[in-house]
Amino acid sequence: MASPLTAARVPTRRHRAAPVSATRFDRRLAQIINHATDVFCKKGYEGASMRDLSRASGMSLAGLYYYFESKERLLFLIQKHTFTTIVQRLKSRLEGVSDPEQQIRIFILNHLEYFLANPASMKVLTHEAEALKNGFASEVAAIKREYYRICVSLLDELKTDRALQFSTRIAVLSLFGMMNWIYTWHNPRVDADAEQLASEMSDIFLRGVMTGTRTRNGR
Amino acid sequence: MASPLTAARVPTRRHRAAPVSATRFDRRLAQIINHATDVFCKKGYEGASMRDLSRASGMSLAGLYYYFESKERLLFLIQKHTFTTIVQRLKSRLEGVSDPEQQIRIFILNHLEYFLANPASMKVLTHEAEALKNGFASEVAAIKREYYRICVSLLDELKTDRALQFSTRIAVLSLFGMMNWIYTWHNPRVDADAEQLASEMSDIFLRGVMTGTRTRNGR
DNA sequence: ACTAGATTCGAACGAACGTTCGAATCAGGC
DNA sequence: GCCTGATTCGAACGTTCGTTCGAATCTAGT
Repeated sequence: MASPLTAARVPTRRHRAAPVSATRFDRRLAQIINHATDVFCKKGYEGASMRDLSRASGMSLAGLYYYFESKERLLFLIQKHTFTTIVQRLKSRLEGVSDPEQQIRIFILNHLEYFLANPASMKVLTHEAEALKNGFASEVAAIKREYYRICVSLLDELKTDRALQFSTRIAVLSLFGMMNWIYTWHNPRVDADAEQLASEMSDIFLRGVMTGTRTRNGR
Repeated sequence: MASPLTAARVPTRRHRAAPVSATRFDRRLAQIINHATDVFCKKGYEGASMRDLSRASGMSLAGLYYYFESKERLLFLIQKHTFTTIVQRLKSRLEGVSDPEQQIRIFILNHLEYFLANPASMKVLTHEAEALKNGFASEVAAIKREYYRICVSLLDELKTDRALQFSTRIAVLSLFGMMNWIYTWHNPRVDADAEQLASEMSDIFLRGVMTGTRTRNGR
């Protein structure tokens, strides 16, 4: 639970990982995960073969299985690490901010900054959301639910604070749609950077949600 | 080009389709396409096997190849038919409406109505957008570009009409994100119908895009 | 009832899939 | 320099993949 990369494999039942080699193991696994993320991004989870991953990471097909026990678990490691990181960063950024509008702007900025800094990871996270099964799926779903609920609570705060009227569920899911859809169109050579994009999307979303139905206490 | 389902196969080079059997052929192909859409929706394009499609449509594996020459072409037929239909309906609905705000509301309503009436088709269209290659891909991309440009022109009209200031590109793509993301969360037993959803999303989007920077001619 | 083309199918093709196994190689503490 | 466990690999496993082929079966016009 501490480091999302450990526990990838309890390096076989016979021998436990010496503390020195555990570092080495984790560093190598992280490299493999990075290469695998690119491949999953390019070809999709189902479309990417273990042989593709082998080629991309420069390790033999059999060698990969020393680091993770199945292709599905590799995808799980990618998604869990990505999602955990983005939630972590969000929480630390939200600390000390109390204005709900500012909090939502931070939420959007955090999401888009991470998205554009790690486009492959985020595409694999959003586009392959249904690829995992059973235990793997539910563990990622739990993180997603936490992330979703943070956004809901920020919006609910805004709603009561400014006496607004809108469906929180639809607003939150519309916002996620705006942000996550980015992976289908963003071109770093053409489009603005995260800060600019976050500002424009925040404007559209916040105006959209705050205008019109204000009844008291408006700014 | 007339009917998107014809030309699925020029029923072999040896014999041309008699006009009577052409109808039969098309009807059967349409059934297969419907079943295949459900399977692609549930398991993804890469994850669905021809044997899955055979089972779902009640036709033998070999029998399917009488109706289309490859799995990829089948996906192409689904995407082309879906996209063509939605563009067609949009155009007919836009006729005679000249107010840009009303036009955008119609655009959103048309999109969401078709989305919720044909969720499997629309999920296959949006989620498998990168699955096709070369010729297949570019033909669908052409329809997508037309659809995109219609939305751009509506927004540009609104922008000059009301002297607004925003990035059309980001606004359009944010709108598509809001709308297309629906396939990841909409639950017909919980969520509102298309009309209600379209109304709420239109409110968020239009307020978001119209508020604040209005300099003259405001309503 | 016969026929010719439209439609369907069982069986098989070679290729690619995810995964496993045992042996070879490596690295670090003695 | 040796030994032990950590790491890597070639080769192969059985399964499933998309597609093909020729024969069988339907269907409709005569």
